[in-house]
Amino acid sequence: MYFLEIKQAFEMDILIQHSKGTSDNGSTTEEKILHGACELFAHQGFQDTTVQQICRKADANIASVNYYFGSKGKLYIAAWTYAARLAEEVDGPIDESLPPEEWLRSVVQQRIKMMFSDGPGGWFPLLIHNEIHNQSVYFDEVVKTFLVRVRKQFNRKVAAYLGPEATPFQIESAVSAIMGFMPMAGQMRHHQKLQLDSDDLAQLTRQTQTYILGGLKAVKRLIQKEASR
Amino acid sequence: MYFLEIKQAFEMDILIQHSKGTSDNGSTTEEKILHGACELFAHQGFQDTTVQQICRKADANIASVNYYFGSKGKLYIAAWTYAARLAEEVDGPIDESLPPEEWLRSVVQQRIKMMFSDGPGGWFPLLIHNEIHNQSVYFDEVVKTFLVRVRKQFNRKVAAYLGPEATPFQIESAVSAIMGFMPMAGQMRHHQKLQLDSDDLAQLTRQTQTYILGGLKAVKRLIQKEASR
DNA sequence: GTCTATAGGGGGATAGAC
DNA sequence: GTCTATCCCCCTATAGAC
Repeated sequence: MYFLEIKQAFEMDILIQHSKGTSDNGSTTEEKILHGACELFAHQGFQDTTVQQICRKADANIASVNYYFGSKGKLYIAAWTYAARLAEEVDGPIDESLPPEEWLRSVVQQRIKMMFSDGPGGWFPLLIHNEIHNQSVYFDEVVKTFLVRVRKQFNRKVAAYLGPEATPFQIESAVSAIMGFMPMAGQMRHHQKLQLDSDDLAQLTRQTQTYILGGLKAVKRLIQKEASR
Repeated sequence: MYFLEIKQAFEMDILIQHSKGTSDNGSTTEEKILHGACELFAHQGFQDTTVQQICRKADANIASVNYYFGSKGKLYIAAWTYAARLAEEVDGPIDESLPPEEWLRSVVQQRIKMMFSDGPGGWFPLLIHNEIHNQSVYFDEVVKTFLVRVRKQFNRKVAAYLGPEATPFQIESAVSAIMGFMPMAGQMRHHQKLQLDSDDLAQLTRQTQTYILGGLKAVKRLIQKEASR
């Protein structure tokens, strides 16, 4: 039963998070700063995070950010790289050769898992979420380095699914609609104080997968109908 | 043909925007400040908008914001009320008695129209967009005053569509997924520099409607299947 | 009502002692 | 490497002249 598989994956994830321990702050001051900064940037974004907060969390002096990283901005970029590595540790890359539907299912499950994991594995999607909706001066750099590749993957998979009749604009629109589920998950995580257990997450995942694939299928029918006129 | 109807609605809208003229800044200093502030808050959010910018745009002195509105925060609240009124002028409230599918179609069309209109009619959804993704200290107040009602409307319509088997959590998840199209539209508006004409907007609207209703239908089937086990 | 000048706070960054 | 003290900039808000 597919639902049970998803649920078990979430339960497994909880175990892994605990065994790794979220207190893996690193030992040196530099590591502690990077780790703490990453968490703060992920939850508050670049602007709302101050150097003071970072140093307080890392038990370091106010001047150490500039000593080790040169500036708050360079630390921010370093945090992105760090978060991307952590996210890959929790959940490796998804098999590119999967057919579009399966690939989308996997991506949805992985992202929801990341989003709702309280651990460092969830920081990367949170960074993305914050940067997209509250652009810093590093937006272009960050998009080019970390996001373009993912977006292109989405485009390829959706294009393959929709068929050759779909125009680039239609593909773009569809991808945007699909990726809308990520802020959605972020919203549910942030504002609804409800604590979701692995059952809820499995259901949320299943429903989101169903919604996305159902929507996409309808769009495909629409495109084909219009093309055959 | 439904597609043509949508397209004509967009063309009409462009005419209306032009006839009203976006230079309706008001005459008194107070009105000019309110109008300019509203536009800036809509495009940049509360934090990133400074009193200096507002006064520059309104051709007013730096001290006049506090003279007329007491503080930047009170001006922000006033701007929300103002934007809500402007949005209603462009597009009156949607008929509550419509069946869920038609209601959702109308909402999608209206929101996309608002989002992509460069005029004051689009400021309200932009304010929402910014406040949700970059909360100010006025978040709770603004949500209570302007947003709770809309969210509840969505909940009712979606609950009616999904049927009595749907749990509150399932309804919430579905509504969140649906409302994800709004940030999506915001993204397309902001980052893709492409200028969309009324044809593009009509197509975007149609595709988004199809996507949402297709997704919702699939979710309904899923819920009914699970309930009948 | 409108203006200038300034207070008061907070942020990032750096010099220089240890 | 770590710390304190300080600089400089930008923000909001207000006092007081006109």
